[in-house]
Amino acid sequence: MENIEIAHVLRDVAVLLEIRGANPFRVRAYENAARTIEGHTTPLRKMVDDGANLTELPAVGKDMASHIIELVTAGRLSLLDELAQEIPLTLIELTRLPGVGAKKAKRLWDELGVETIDDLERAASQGDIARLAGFGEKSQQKMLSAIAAYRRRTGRYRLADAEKLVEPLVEHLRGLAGVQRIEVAGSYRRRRETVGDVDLLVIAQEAEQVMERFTSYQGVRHVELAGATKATVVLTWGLQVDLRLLPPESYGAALQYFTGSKEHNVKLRKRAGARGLSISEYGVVRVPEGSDTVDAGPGELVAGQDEADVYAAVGLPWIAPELREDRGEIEAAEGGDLPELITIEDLRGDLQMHSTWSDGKHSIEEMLDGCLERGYEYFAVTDHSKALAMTGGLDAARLREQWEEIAEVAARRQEIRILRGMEVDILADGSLDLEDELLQQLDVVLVSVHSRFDLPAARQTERILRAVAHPAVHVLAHPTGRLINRRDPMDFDVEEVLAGCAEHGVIVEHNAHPERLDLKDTHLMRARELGLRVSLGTDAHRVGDLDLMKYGVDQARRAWLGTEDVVNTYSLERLLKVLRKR
DNA sequence: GCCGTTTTCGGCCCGACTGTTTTCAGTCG
Repeated sequence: MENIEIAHVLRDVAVLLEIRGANPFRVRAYENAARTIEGHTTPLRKMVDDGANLTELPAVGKDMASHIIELVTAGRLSLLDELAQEIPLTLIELTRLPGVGAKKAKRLWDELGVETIDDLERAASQGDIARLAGFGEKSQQKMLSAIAAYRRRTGRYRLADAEKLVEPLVEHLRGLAGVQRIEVAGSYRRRRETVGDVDLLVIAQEAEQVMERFTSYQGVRHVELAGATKATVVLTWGLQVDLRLLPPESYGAALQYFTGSKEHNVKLRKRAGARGLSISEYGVVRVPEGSDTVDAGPGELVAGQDEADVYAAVGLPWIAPELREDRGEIEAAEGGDLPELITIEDLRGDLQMHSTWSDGKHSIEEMLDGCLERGYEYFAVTDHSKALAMTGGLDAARLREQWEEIAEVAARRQEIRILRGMEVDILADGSLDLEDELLQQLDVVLVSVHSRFDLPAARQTERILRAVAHPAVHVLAHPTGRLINRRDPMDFDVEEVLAGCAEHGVIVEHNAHPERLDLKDTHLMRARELGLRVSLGTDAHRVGDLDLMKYGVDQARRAWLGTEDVVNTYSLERLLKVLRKR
């Protein structure tokens, strides 16, 4: 069982305890433990195997430790089973609807017998919800639209979540002698923000052994099919993984084929057709003279072993998987205009992170050490402003105190430059949650929306436009406010806001946190077209989160961004010049 | 349920918004 699964179980327990009316701090203890575990890089199953002391992990005490051990060794948690005796597990899903928490879920169940989202939809359509004391017509309508939104996004997994399940599986297979190559294709390889199912491609000597090792993997919930060259298994949460064994001579063609996207491949095949060639997952074949169908049997094999050869066969350079969406990449490849994409090594700093001054878990100096380890030349401390009370957001007085600490740390640690920043809340009317006098003294001012996500589109647009027009603002952070698979983006005119940023020279953030990835790739592409600069920020709340940068880089690559587009690839000197220009 | 230390229990992120009320509970960030 992987860390992310353990965390998931503990979160389920938290919800059930809350429904049961448990002490709220007990509930939070489970949530806190889940957060720790999810962000922990060493697999807990390894720690358990090694007999490590789990209570040394933050938020993990005696009880959590024994829960973890039980989950790792038995694959289940008796506490969860007990709770499930009392409360239908499906209520957990109910609480994922915005506006429905534990209390309401319990009442809906107690008073209307609602156990599932389907039940709730039925009750709401019949008007049963509005009749309940404390509920009304509006609540009922909100629930219906929440259900509709929820339905729109099920079935896909956030890339980072899928990765946490798939990477250990790939490692498991790699451990087998005779496995020569193994690669994940599909949208996973294209680094899409979410993936449906996962395609594994393998070259190996002993087919049977590979299949056996795959289907008997500890994370497999059940085996869908297991043939000689193809097997399908289902992991936790229904994530489906297909494995294909391939002969070396067609590995490149298969990699190309299964990486997709479908649209990209269609265009590529059309191009092949025009050249008397045919591309399939087995290779590129010259169509025999006089043959009128494209798949008219065996022709001369022109390419197949390497992916680059497949592209070369149709007169193109290799195209990075992140670009393969038929968004102009084939045309660009033809004209020699493929962008030089940003890589993780290009980054020289991180422009959004939090410290213990607000809701971060590590001190400024600890974050500094983390940034040094990642080879950065600079980083911005961007704690929250006071409007975000729950995070301990800073008011003017505390911000000044923070500056003293920054100055003190900076004086001692001159190997890296600390930028004095803040993530300032955009208030409902578009004004900023910090006095101008202080804004002007910051090296980098991020602004972002954390409240009133539901304003009518026109007002929301106006609100954000007003904020980016403020002369002290440098960066519009996580512009749409979406949380992937959890909260839809705010309703506003993205195009107008991007235009506003362009007008005022405001940088747009691409928030690298895998739950946000905000702006999303297509909006990021648009930003680039408009000549906007982009800042990649992890929004780290602990040192380990600094590694989330790779997800930001993935999406930046999908948006065709290169180093010129991304300000935190610039030298410190150049970055400061850009920031001062505002 | 965890943490810290004050070795035995008290504190644990808090304020605003919403829809329903008519003074507030629930939810959210």
